[in-house]
Amino acid sequence: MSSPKKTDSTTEEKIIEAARKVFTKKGYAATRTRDIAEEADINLALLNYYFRSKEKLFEKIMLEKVYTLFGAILPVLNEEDSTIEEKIGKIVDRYINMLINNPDLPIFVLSEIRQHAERLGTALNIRPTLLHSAFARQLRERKPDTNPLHFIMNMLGMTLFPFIAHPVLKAADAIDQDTFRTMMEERKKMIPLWMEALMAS
Amino acid sequence: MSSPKKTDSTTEEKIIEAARKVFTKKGYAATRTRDIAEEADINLALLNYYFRSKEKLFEKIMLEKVYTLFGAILPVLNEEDSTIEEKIGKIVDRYINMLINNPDLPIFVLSEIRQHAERLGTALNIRPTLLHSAFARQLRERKPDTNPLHFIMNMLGMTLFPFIAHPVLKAADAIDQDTFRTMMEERKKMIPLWMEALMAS
DNA sequence: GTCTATACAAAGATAGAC
DNA sequence: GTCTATCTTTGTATAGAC
Repeated sequence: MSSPKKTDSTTEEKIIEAARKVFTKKGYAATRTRDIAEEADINLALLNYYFRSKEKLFEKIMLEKVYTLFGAILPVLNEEDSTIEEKIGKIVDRYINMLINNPDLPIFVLSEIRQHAERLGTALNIRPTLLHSAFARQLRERKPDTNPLHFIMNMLGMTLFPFIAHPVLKAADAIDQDTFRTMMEERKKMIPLWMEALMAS
Repeated sequence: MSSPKKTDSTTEEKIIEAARKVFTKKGYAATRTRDIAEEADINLALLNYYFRSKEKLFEKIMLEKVYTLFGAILPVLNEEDSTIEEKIGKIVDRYINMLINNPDLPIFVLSEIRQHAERLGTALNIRPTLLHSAFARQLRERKPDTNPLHFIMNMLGMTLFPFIAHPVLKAADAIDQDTFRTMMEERKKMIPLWMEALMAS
């Protein structure tokens, strides 16, 4: 903002970008700060100059990723002026688009959060949204005898699980990149229809 | 079999049992051999005496876990003499029962398999089963225009995803143990019904 | 088979020059 | 801000006594 010296990719940003890549791919424990330094093409000492420690750098990335993962759904669940169908469409579409570009995200967040649960703590308070969101209310109005959490689990399971299972399928040579991509494009259209079938049942 | 010296929990078995626990909880990279030795209540040197290295021990556990995870589904998919509905019922029931006792299993296998894909390689050949199993054939007969893989993803997503998401919900204090357990018991009954709704749609 | 002591390597972090 | 060199800790693995 003030100094003309700042360019698009400052050293700090280069490190963060490298950390994003390495941490999400290998996880916290398997990542060496030397990996990050090499990926960022900077000296290892600089990493500790800008961020105090591996831990601090990780927290920055992790928080960002958690917000990315939940940011795709929480605001939509709270929308007051859209229908159930519109919310489902938005969530599925956003998630699949985002995950095609960040396929490691769910498995990274969901597996790292166990180990570092304390540090993130109540950074995100999900509970009120899950049970008292506009989406939950609308579902209860439509089907009073149904638990909204089941419905949300079904929607997220159908949407996220393929990305979580993908590495296994790939390792077993059971699916190639193009087929997977095509399949996820199909699911963008199908999941909303399937969710309607579930609501109608 | 031969020697009366062998008891139920030999040193070797104590190490394996400890390794199961620590590896599945913390993952390969975050696990220290000292953790395992301590958990097994044995001397650290013994770990290297029985198994040559951390790596070798891990491979043993990992292979076992992979078989456990896939063993709950692959044989059922290949059954020739049961209906689609019976297969769904069996798979959902087996998985949920097993995962209530091994909640860390899916996230462990699915996240570790990326890092160690090569070593497992084609240990399991999933592809033929996914696409040419009795289950896939039956599905195609029932709904010729449907891709069986979508259907399987939906079933597994609904069944496994809650266990994968659980640590996050717990960390965010969004669900307690009893509620989760009750919810999964409900899903044992509901998922088969939901899958029928999807087939009918 | 089991232990103690220790070697050896890897990885995080810092000191100090420029 | 950036580098080289180095300290320190941690963690895997082994040697050798019992």
